[in-house]
Amino acid sequence: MSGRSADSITLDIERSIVAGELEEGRPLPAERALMEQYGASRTVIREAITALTAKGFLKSRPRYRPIVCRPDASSAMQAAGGVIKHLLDNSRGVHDLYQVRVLFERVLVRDAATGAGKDDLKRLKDALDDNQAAICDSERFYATDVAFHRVLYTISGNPAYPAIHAGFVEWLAPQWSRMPRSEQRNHDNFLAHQAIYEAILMRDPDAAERALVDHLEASWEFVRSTFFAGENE
Amino acid sequence: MSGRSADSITLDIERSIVAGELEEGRPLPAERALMEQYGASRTVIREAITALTAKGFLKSRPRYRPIVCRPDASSAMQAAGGVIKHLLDNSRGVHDLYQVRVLFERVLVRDAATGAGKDDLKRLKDALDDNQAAICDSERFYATDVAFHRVLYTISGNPAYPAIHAGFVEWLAPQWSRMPRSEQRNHDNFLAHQAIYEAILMRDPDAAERALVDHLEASWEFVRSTFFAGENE
DNA sequence: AATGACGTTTGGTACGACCATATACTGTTG
DNA sequence: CAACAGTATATGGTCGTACCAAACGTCATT
Repeated sequence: MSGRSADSITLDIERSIVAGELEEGRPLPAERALMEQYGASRTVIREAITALTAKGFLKSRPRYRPIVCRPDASSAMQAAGGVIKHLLDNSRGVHDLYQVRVLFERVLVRDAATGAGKDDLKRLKDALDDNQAAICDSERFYATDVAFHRVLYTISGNPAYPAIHAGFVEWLAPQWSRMPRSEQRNHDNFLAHQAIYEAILMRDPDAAERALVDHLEASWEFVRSTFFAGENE
Repeated sequence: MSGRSADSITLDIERSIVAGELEEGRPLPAERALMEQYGASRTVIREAITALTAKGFLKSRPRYRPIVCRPDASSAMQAAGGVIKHLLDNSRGVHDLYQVRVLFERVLVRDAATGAGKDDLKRLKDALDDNQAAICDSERFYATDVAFHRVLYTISGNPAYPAIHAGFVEWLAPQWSRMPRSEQRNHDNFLAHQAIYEAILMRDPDAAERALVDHLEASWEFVRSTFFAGENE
């Protein structure tokens, strides 16, 4: 009824991918094969492939066969990312997104404080130690900083959380990863991480949340004054 | 350099849309016009349009000109939704997503308890009253239920929050909106909402969070036993 | 067995054609 | 003059063919 046969093909290939008929990581059949399989012209097949690529069900390099991608939380974040990155061209958009991150981590540290297991605490401590060891190397410090926060996203075991973390990191990277760094600032950040860790260790969710919020708000203020100094808030 | 001229056209149109050169809500220029503008064949133009549609920058009904859509938090959620709905075919996926929602609302009620203004409280009270008034009408009750929770997402003023709420509602609807309802259950849910509201009114974040978690976990348990009774958790 | 030349497959692009429908235009009619 | 019906045109959807260049597979040579 609604005129686009490409849509139904898109849907069917999508279904095949989720159903596992098209194996993840394998290349899609050749366009000319698909056009025989679906009895459609190459135009339509290519249109379906384009749509699936944009939707994140295929990864296609220019001259190669598209690779089948099983959808997971990570690809969902990536699909959203195509739009989200356009919302981040001003401080307002960046701050809105950053607030979401802060919101998220506030619960994560609270839950860590109340429910983290011994192994979780150890992973957190390890990440903290790595962070401390990298204070004098700003590039490595950024990586260990991200890694420390990532541990918080892994404690619950919900596979969506690490994917969400990856999204935050990627989307906020234009500002955070390119921020001027100094050993002094690294050290301050390490102390903030330590305060969070210790509050978690003391099983004090309120203190942990407070330490986290202080840390993230200071970080935002630094980014704001660095990149968005002129904009009206 | 990498072989696809459709990609650069996609990017350029995307840029035109965010830059406002293509007005939101207006139809895209005709394909044959674009092919002259970009000096490309219709094949390429159509491929770009397909990609932009899948990315959420255009809304195209079958026989009409595509409508330009400025990206916002809502379209970002929608882009993610195309993938997310495939993750919700088992209780595991639904629960993972539901957990994210719970996480989100836990902070929202805490913040409401500590920082909600008089007008926020009034909107919350109005929603609660609507909810109570609809106890005997299960269909309306579901709507007022959703509306009550939505108020929580509007208090901070962050435009991303209502969009996220809309995403949760849409993605979880297959289970929640089709749950068997009764006046008894509606009443129980209303009492839960009332408890949340009162804790917020008393400026007690811990109580508000507890009331919310109790409410949402009971709701999940009911959904789980209704739709996923056989699955192993 | 490693290597390099060669033909084949395949994705990227273009052109032209046809259909069906939405839209704009036009002439008729009340 | 306005409402309407009929017609012409614009436009999206689909198809087929053709060509190019890069990737791939094959096979003979070393």
